[in-house]
Amino acid sequence: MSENKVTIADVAREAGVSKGLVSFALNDRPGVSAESRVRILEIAERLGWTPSLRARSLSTRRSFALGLVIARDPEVLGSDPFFPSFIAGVETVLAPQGLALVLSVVPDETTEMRTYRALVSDGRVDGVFLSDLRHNDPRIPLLQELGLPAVTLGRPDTESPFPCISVDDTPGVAETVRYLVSLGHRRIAHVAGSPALLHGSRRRSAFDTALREAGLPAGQSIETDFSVAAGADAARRLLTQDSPPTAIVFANDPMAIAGLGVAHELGLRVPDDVSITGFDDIDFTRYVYPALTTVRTAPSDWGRAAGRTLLDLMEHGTAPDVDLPAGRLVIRGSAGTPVRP
Amino acid sequence: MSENKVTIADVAREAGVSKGLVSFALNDRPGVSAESRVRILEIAERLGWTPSLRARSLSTRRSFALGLVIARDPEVLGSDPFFPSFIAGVETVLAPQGLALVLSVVPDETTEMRTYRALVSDGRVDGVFLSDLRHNDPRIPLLQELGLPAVTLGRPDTESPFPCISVDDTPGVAETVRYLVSLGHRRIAHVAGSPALLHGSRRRSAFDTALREAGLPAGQSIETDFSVAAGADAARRLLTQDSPPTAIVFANDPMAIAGLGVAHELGLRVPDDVSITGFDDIDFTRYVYPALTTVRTAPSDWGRAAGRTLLDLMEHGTAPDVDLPAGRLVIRGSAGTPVRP
DNA sequence: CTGAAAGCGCTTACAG
DNA sequence: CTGAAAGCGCTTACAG
Repeated sequence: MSENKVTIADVAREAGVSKGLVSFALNDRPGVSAESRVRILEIAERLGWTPSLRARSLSTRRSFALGLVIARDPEVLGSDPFFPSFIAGVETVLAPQGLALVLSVVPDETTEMRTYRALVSDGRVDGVFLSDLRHNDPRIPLLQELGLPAVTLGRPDTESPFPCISVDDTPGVAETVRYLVSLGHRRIAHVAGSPALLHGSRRRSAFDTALREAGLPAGQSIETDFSVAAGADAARRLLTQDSPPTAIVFANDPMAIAGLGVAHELGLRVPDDVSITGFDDIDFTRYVYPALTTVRTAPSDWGRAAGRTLLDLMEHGTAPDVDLPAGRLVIRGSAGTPVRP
Repeated sequence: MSENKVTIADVAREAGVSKGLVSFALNDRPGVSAESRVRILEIAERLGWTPSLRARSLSTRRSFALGLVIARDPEVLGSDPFFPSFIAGVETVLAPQGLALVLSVVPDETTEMRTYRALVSDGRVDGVFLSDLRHNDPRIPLLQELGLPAVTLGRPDTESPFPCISVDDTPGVAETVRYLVSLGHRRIAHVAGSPALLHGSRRRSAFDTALREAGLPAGQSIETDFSVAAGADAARRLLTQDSPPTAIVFANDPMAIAGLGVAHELGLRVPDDVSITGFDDIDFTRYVYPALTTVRTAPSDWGRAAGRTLLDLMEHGTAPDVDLPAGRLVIRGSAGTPVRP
């Protein structure tokens, strides 16, 4: 129990001033003479005083913590390094401010909504990061109703009072498709992410648009839940057809890696028989065989930007949206010229 | 700001009793007549009263939150689904108790130690989960000095006042080696994890022991930091030797998957030319090619057990150690009979 | 069984 | 610029 034994009262007594004045001095507020301020700070330092977060929380009605609630299927969560990187990025901005991150991992949407309510009813957090945006996302009106500041990771498809950090996935998908077309591919399929998630459906429509712009007929798309298992299933379906695609654009890397496995299992050579591309450039991509051609994104940059924006919002009541640079295609060995176009 | 508008004082006024009595009733403490209790609870319910965590925190000196600080390299963190699963397991026991999880991801050990100090000096958490145990782990004496309750994930190699949740990795490694030997392998190598981490060095000595028990000469071991990149490097070194091993036992799955990639890249067939095994049975293992033979562990069980034990400890001041069942070998296609033993 | 009061450790008007 | 006091919303001895 080495928790703050020394309180503001001790400092006040030692300095011969009131607790109020000490508080003012410590919080750098005007109305304290320079010499008093210096003396008070000195005494606080000497006494080893550190503020009681609990007392400050009670009187200021703030919790000095930010929240993140993740409602992904554990399987999808585990195979995708987005959140670890994102969180590491967030922490770089929270830690210096003495703010903590409260994390919830919940199994379903009902629990998720309940969790947000509990978070504000308990006054656990001063703001939250909203990730994995969905169509007509019910969390946005909920948070608005709860009066909880938030920043959304991605641009919502509905009216939103919250600033957003977004990155356009379109250029990365378009670049991927153009690259495949330039290699000679004409039958290109897409293993899409969850259509309920904005980034899932946006990557998909980017794919459709890119094909059209290349003058190709619409390609096959298979919807998944972004999981490795679903990616493998989709790849199997696509590749065991009569006239299989010569290239598959996967909406994320874990599914693409599963696709690589399926191709090998079916005795297909990558990229000779089928080219495979991913999205995100997770660490695995460099070490599978052939190494995965994919689009690089930077989750920790999202984390940093989101953290800064949320702080901004809480401090000033408003904060500008942030557009992160679009991901670029990283060319490796998993895509190449089709042997039988 | 829909935070508790109604306070205990409102309930007391409405019930015509003192705040103290309300508090006693709400906390189910003796010394309140049955009828008073019922009436008070009813009124609280009707008024929509919910306790103020901040006020309770200040007066009880508890934070109603548990902490987890992770000091892994972001790369290793991202490719390993241990923490997502572990955290999901932890949450299943914290959430029903109204406890929150405070998560810190820190870049190095210095920051890590500072983070623990800040956590208790701020009174952020009532206890912590200590993961990735190291040799002579400095966090154990630190937490002891700070008086912070903790549970360790794994059995420390030093005196520890904290209960531990552990699982013996030895049977899994031994089973793996015996299996490989039964297939006819004689030159078996190990790509070990970080020697600084207990589970890294324990898996390694289990490997050494297993070889010895099989009557085989000591095998090659290469130490890594558990990262995918290091796993790939190690595999490359092992497989490009004059007399390469016919089987490689990797200390975790991400490295094994990288090893699979390296083997393919070198033109080696798996398992004909080289057998590969992993550890943990992450989701990817089923979907790479060939599917990975590995040892199944259950991080979410760790999470549940750790959560329960930490609650126990905080409530009773003491809690028994928990031994989780050892992981079993899961046989898939990545290990087989060596073509040239 | 119940009430009145002090206390947790800060912040914040309000006077002067 | 400074002090004295009230308040944040609970819990907890202490009396009765």
